[in-house]
Amino acid sequence: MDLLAELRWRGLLADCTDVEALGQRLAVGPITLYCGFDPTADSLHVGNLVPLLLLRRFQMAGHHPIALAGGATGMIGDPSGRSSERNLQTRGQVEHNIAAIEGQLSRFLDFEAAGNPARLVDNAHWTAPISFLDFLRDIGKHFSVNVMVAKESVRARMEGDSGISYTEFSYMLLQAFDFYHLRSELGCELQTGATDQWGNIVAGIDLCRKKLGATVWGLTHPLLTKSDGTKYGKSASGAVWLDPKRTSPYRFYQFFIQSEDADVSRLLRFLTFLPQDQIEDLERQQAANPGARPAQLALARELTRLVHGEQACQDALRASQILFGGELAGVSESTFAEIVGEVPSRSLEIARLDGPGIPLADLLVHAELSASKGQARRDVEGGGIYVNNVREASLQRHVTGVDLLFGRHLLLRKGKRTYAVVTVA
RNA sequence: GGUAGGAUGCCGGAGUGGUCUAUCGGAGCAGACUGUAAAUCUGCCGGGCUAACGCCCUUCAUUGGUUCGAAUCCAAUUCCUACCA
Repeated sequence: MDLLAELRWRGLLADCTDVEALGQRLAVGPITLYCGFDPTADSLHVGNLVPLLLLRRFQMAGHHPIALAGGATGMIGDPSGRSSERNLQTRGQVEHNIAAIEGQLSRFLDFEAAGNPARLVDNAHWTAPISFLDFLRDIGKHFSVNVMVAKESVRARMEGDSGISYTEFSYMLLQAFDFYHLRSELGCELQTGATDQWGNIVAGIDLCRKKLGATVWGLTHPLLTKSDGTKYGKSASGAVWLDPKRTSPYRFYQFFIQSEDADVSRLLRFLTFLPQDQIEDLERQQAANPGARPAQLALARELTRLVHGEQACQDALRASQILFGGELAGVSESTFAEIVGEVPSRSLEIARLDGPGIPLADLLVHAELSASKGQARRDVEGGGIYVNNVREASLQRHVTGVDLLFGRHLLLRKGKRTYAVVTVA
C-alpha cells in the first residue's frame, strides 16, 4: 500500500490540491514537505499530534520532513477558524513558546535518519529581516485582495460582528511567503495541515506558481473531533498537553484509556503507527468483547510510550493497574510509592492529624479534590468519597494518624477515577 | 449624532416591588446500572457555619436614589444590539 492509500485508509486525507499528480510525484522519488506549528502556548497538545505524526509518516516513507515553528507568524496570529481577533502575544512569550515547542517537535521526527533527516526551521529567520517596503513590493503585489477577501477565514470574520484587523488579514501572506521561501531554498514541494489551513496553503501554492513558476501541492487532514462533533483533546481540567509538567504521563494515559468506544477506532488510525492489520484486529477484538477495552488499552499504551517514553508509560500503566485494580490491601510500599508520583499530590503537616484529626471535608479541600468546603460536604454526602479506597459517607469522619498508609500517605478518591495523594511532612 | 431595545449565576435563557440564591435547558460533579465507555435514571450545582433543624454572608452591568422591602421602580454612568443620519 503506498503512502497516500494508507493515509486514505486512516481517514487522514481530507483534501488535496491534486491527488493524482501528487501520487505520481511521490512515485518518482522522495519529496520535501513541511508543516507549521504555532507557538500559542509553551507546549503542544494532543491535537497537534495529528499533523506532527503526519510528517513522521512521510518521513518513514522516505520523504524529507520539515517542521516549521512559527516564530514570525506567531507574532501575528492566524485568523483561520477563529470568530474573533486574537490578543497579540508579546515578543518574549513567543520566544519562550518557540523554544519549548522546538524541543517537543524534535522528539517526534528523526534528525539522524541516513537519507532523509528531518529539519526544524523557524520562519522568523527569513521573515524578520525583510523590510516592510520590500515585503509589500515583492510579495504583496502578487496577492489580490479580491481573492483574499473571498477566503473562508477572512469572509467569516468580515461577515461576523468582530471584524478583522489588518494585522490578521495579512497572516496568509506570511504563511504563503514561508512556502515560497522553503520551495526556493530547500526545494519543498508539499505543505500539509489541518483542513482549516486550506486557504493559507493555497495562498502559498499560488505564490510559488507566480514567483517561481513552480508546481507545489497542498494536503489537508481532518481536524480531530469526537464522535459527537466536539473538539478532541479537552479533558475536564483543560487541554491534554504533551508536556509532562502540564499533563502527567499518568493523566495522559488515563485520558486515552477513557476514550469512548465510538471514537477509539478513529483515534488508533489517526494517532498511532500501528499497521492496518493490527488496528483491524483490535477493532475486531473490541467488537467481540467491548468490556475488556483492548482498543483503548492499546491506544493509551502506544501514545504514552510515543510521547513520554517506555519508562513513563510503564509507570503510568502500573499506577493505573493499582488504582483501578480494586484491592489496596497487599500493595507494598514501593509499589504504592509509584502512585505517589503519578497522581496529584499534596503535603500536609503531620500535626494536623493529631488528636481528633482533620475533618474529612477539610482534607478534601486541602487535596484540591473538592472546590470548597460546601462542595466537599456534598461530595461526601453523595457517597462519592473514598479514603484509602474505602467509601466514607459520614461528615463526622476525621482523618488521623491511624489512617496513614506506610506511616505517611493518604489515598483520597472522588468518584470512580479521580485520585489524590496526601503525604504528611 | 438621533431613536428604540438590552445587560441576570459557567453558558443559554425566564423572572417586572415582597413567597428570589432567583423557573427552565445545557455544561459540570456525584450516585445507580455498566466496562475507568455510551445511553438512561437520581441527587447536587455562589460562599461560610452546624451532627442536624437551621443560621449568616455575597450575587441579577456600575453608582446613587425611592420604598418597611428592589433582579424588578427612578436617575446617572459604562458597554452591547437594531433602525435612522
